[in-house]
Amino acid sequence: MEFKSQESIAFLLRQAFWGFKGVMNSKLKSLGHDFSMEQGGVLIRLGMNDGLPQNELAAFLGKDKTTIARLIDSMEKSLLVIRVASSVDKRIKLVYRTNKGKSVQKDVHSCIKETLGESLKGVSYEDEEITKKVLKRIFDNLELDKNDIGNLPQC
Amino acid sequence: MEFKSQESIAFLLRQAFWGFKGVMNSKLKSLGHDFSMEQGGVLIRLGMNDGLPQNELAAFLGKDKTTIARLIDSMEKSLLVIRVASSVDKRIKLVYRTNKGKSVQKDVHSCIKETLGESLKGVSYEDEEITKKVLKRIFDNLELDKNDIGNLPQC
DNA sequence: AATCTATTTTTGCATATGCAACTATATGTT
DNA sequence: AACATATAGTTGCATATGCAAAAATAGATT
Repeated sequence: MEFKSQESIAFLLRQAFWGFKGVMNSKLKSLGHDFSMEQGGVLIRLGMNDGLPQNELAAFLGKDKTTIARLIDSMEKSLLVIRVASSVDKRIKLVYRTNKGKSVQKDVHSCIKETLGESLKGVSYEDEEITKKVLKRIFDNLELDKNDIGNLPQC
Repeated sequence: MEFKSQESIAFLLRQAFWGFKGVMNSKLKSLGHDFSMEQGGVLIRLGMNDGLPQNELAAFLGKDKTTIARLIDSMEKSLLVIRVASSVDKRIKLVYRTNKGKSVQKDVHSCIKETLGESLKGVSYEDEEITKKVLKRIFDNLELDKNDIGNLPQC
């Protein structure tokens, strides 16, 4: 087999992702925060649109609804967000940032920007754009795949 | 703030990574395997060099030694690998694939190849190479960062 | 030999993740 | 109105992850 997994996009993707997550979490910790990049992602999303149902948070962040439910659980405990049942549809819980949530969201934002800057040192604008395009494409291709999961060709 | 996190490499990286992992795990499951992509990564690495210390597995896979220890625990339980204490240095546990491990490793390999093929549909060779270069660079930049974690500029 | 230091792995604790099954509410059909 | 179906969220269970601290062994210095 001439194919080397450790040189594949899959492997590099994993390395880059975990590297980014690790550095982000260290930075947040060194700023005195006890929450992770993932909770930061929720705050960032709510910063664009406060009061979203868990549903939409899950879709946007590409996570399972279960994952979001538990993420919101811990964020509620640490007073970063609150859940409010929708008056229109009682099934829906709308998630809002607290004042504390709004304030730490700014830290998250700066940390992402800073980590991004460091991680892209020496990468040209063109190469960055191509990489973004390819990553988006990978995600889209795989999403299509998931819905097709019944009739997979044998692998 | 003009910067949009959801269009950043960080966000796309996470989406692409989790997408890949999800599809891989589905495929492995549909082939009747009850282990995940991560355990597959260990098998692939051992396929290149059987009998590695956990130490080196952790370094290669970019994971914490704790993570590897527990990954090997479960893989040993499902009889994919065995641990053998080194005769030279009793601290070291060398990890070997069992025959079962060798056999399922081939499935993992094919699944990676297949998922890669699907995920890169419509991506040119040049763009793929650039993306690989950038991902490698991101990882290297972040690794440097980690060792510097003491004297971080405030973020 | 004794002690200090370094290295490899394990244990305790915490978070994040997702599938399957469940509850509660809403909607649509008869 | 009653029943079937769909949707939003939660709970049970399993895996993966990493930091901090401990245990076990090796090597080095005195």
